[in-house]
Amino acid sequence: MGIRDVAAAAGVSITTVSDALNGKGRLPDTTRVHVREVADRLGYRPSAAARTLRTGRSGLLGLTTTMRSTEPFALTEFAWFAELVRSATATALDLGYALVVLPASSPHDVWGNVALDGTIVVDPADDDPLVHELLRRGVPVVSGGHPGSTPVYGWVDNDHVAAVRSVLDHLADAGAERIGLLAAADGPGADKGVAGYRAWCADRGVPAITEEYEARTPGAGRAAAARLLDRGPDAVFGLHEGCAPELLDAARERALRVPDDLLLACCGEGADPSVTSLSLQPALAGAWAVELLVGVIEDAGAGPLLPAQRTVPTRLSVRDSSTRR
Amino acid sequence: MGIRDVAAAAGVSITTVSDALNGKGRLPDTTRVHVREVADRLGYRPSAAARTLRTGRSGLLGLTTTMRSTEPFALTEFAWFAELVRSATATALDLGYALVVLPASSPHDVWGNVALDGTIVVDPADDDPLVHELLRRGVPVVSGGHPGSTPVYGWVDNDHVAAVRSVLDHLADAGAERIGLLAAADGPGADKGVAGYRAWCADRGVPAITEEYEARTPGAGRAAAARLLDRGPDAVFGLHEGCAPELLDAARERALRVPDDLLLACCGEGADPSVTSLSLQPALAGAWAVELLVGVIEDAGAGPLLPAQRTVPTRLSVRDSSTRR
DNA sequence: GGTATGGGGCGATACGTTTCTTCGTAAAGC
DNA sequence: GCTTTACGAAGAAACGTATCGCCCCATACC
Repeated sequence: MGIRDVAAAAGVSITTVSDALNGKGRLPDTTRVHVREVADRLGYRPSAAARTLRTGRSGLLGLTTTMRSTEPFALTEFAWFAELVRSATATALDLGYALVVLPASSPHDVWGNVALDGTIVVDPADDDPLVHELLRRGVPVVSGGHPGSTPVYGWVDNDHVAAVRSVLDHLADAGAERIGLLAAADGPGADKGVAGYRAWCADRGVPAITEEYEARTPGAGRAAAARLLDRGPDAVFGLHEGCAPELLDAARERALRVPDDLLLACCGEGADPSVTSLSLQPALAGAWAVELLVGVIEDAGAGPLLPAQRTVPTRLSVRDSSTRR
Repeated sequence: MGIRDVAAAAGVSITTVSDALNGKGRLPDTTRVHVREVADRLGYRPSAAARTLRTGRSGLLGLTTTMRSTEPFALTEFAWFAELVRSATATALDLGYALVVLPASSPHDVWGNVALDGTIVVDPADDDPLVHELLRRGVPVVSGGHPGSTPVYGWVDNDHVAAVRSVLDHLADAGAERIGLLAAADGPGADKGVAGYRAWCADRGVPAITEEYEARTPGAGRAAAARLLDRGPDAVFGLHEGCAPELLDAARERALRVPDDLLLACCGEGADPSVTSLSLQPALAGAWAVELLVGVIEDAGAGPLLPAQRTVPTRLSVRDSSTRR
């Protein structure tokens, strides 16, 4: 039951059916109504594939994360990414698009089998080959996280340096004098965060106490947390999402009371309601990335081609773990 | 740069290019290699839209949840659903499909704009209109949760009754004699859970102590938890995901110590590591639903048309909250 | 009466594949 | 020498839609 059948049943031409259903052309309302009624009666639904082929628009957005690690969907485990995806999906639907989550690489050629109107690449590598391939195919790309030297149509990102400073300022205000930093070397925004920390320490003239680890290595976080606490800080900031348990455990093993002996702050959505946490607000990032992307798609050719950028604010939730009694 | 250009550049026909790239037809390897090389050099990528139009297969699976509540994506807030989606996405990709999450209804006609090879409907209503519409269009449907009288190709579901019994048995073993049940009236599987609870109580000859509430109403959970504890149970089981905080708060307000005065068990993934929790294993449900659906799609016409069913096991993690010291 | 004008509608083409059928040729069988 | 078989490749017809341009017929206008 294609458009042809509707045309036949309504006694008009294919053109007229198409125009009537899409609100185009010059047709009297009587014809429009008639055609719509016949189409409804037959239960006609236009073929998405044919429409996509003809118009070049699929109504689909891709969302991917290029893994620095080899294993696919490494980021999926993070609440940060999950929340970003959730928000991006909802926003895309609001704007009339559907969103499909794809791996940067796959044994099956999924990218080749899906027609995408645009793609969001989260945390792209520098000069990301996937991004280049997409741009070559004419697919607009917006990145989540600063794209480095990769040329994209726009991006959203946190101001990682300012975010780190806000946490450090808070800890200092609470009385901390030796603030340690626990960072995952390969986490998104880690380098910026560490740089911000060092700069802050330099500004204040205090020593930088950092321990880094490979987030992918099981147990590395625990070990690094232990090393960090052994260096005798009176406050610690965990830059990697969900590292609060590691730090709390390490503190407990050393009989350090939180917050009495050790102030604690951590990145993430604050799974533990007693730990001061810095949210990167992934929901905002996801929504804004979609908005940017859809803007690019629908302005195609018209708008300015300067990459649009939006800075996602962070939110510091102060809890018991960093509040001196 | 369509297939035509490749054919011209390689000095062969369109048919030959198609056959060479898709591994079909009878061609000598020399030709195959040559064509592939030329295609690579030109950076040719077949149009997904055209392929979909021609073959009728898009490589896309839909995933939706029909909301009993009016607001879209109500379930999205649940970790259960989020985990199911995550797992379904990964499994789909493993099998060469991409997955797109759609709302049951939307101001934009998203369903009409996406060509789906099949759809997973989570927690469908009885005689779900969306399911009927999909089946009418010839789109295979697999449901998450028992489909009731809706005719689908298959479904996955927990054995809610057995799951509830396992929790109740555990609480009874731990010494509980008056076990209360807190249930959200509109939660997935709630009716089955409550029925299982009543049956178990009847079997044992103990009174049923239940409180139900509307999960959508803010504060209703707190109130119901309070009512339940006021009825003096020595153990409670929260059927709704994430209701542990409500129960714990209510216990604290009444100076009931957990587990000394009150044993506590809850559904969910065990966000609180001290609370005994019953996981419905959404990751398994998502993966299996996709496997079932892909099986139906790829066996189209060949296999038996009896709906395939798989029961997802539950997992009870016993923690401090239900362990008598 | 001839010609602008404009509303109403249709024919035909293009989008880029996949695939069914056909065709020629060369080797093999009798 | 004539028919069968197999191989290598190509022609052309779909798939179902959107849309450009054209045609026809009234009515109105000079």
